[in-house]
Amino acid sequence: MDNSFHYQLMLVHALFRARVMEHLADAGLSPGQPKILDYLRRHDGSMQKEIAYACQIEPATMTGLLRRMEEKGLLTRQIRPENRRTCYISLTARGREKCKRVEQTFLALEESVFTGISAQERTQFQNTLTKICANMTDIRGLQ
Amino acid sequence: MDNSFHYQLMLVHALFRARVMEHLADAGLSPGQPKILDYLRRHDGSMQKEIAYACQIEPATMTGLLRRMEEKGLLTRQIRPENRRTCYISLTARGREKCKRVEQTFLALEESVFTGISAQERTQFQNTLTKICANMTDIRGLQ
DNA sequence: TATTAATAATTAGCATGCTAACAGTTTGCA
DNA sequence: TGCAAACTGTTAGCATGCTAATTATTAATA
Repeated sequence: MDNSFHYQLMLVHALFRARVMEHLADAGLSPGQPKILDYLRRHDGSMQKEIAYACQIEPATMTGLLRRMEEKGLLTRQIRPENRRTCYISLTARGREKCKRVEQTFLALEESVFTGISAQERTQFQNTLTKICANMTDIRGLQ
Repeated sequence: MDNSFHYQLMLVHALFRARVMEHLADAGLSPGQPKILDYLRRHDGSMQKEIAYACQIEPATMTGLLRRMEEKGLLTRQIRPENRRTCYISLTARGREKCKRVEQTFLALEESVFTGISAQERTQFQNTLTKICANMTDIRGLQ
């Protein structure tokens, strides 16, 4: 068993993603969609590039992702006359319904993930994770 | 800023992956290859399905990944007469060279990631992460 | 022994991720 | 004003991820 950070990060990410999709099996969502819905639940009406930055996904990847979600009736893409470059993304009623499912899924899985871990240990873990997030955003071409 | 586990997990994974590829920019490796090399460094001669399980990648995904790595001369895929279903994967000399680069990259990035985090806090973090890995492997279709 | 079941890898088809190159729009400045 | 630069999103082409179905081999069992 390898306890290195990079290996465990890869593992937890793959396992969590799989658990999310199991939990959402009957929701008719593909793997890239829950995170977008989760972001829009908190930031409805965002610009396309804001979602891309917040989720660390390339703008080119967002195009297809949002196109499929628009085709499914989960959201709308809107261009306003003030700035015809920018695309604003809003949830539809159907999209907001799916958001609830996604939120429940994330809440349920987060509880499962921390099973057998005390509140104090969990808080400490999440604090360190927040520091790591900040460190990762800073690192640029070390050495 | 969202401090939920699933959001930070997504973020750290995306950022770490990007940093790995920046660090390996001149190594001629594509994004899926470092983790395979890292596993083979520790488990040379594994069966194909062992790598898939250890890295939590579907066997069907491994096929193409290993084919491209074999074409690049990083490894060999060998079938033995004892069991003609099984495929054994071994690093070539060229593959072992790349492994060194990959190991250096992971070591350097892990240090950067824990910048400003004490040894005690880091140990605690990695212990909790190990517990989380175990929890995630256990969870199967909760609710 | 012959048939069935289980195992290991592959293929096909799709979604999602990337980079590089491009198009359209807006901004800034000569 | 007009041209260059910056900005936003898209397209094309590829790698990587999935599931479902298939092939080939081996094991199990009637």
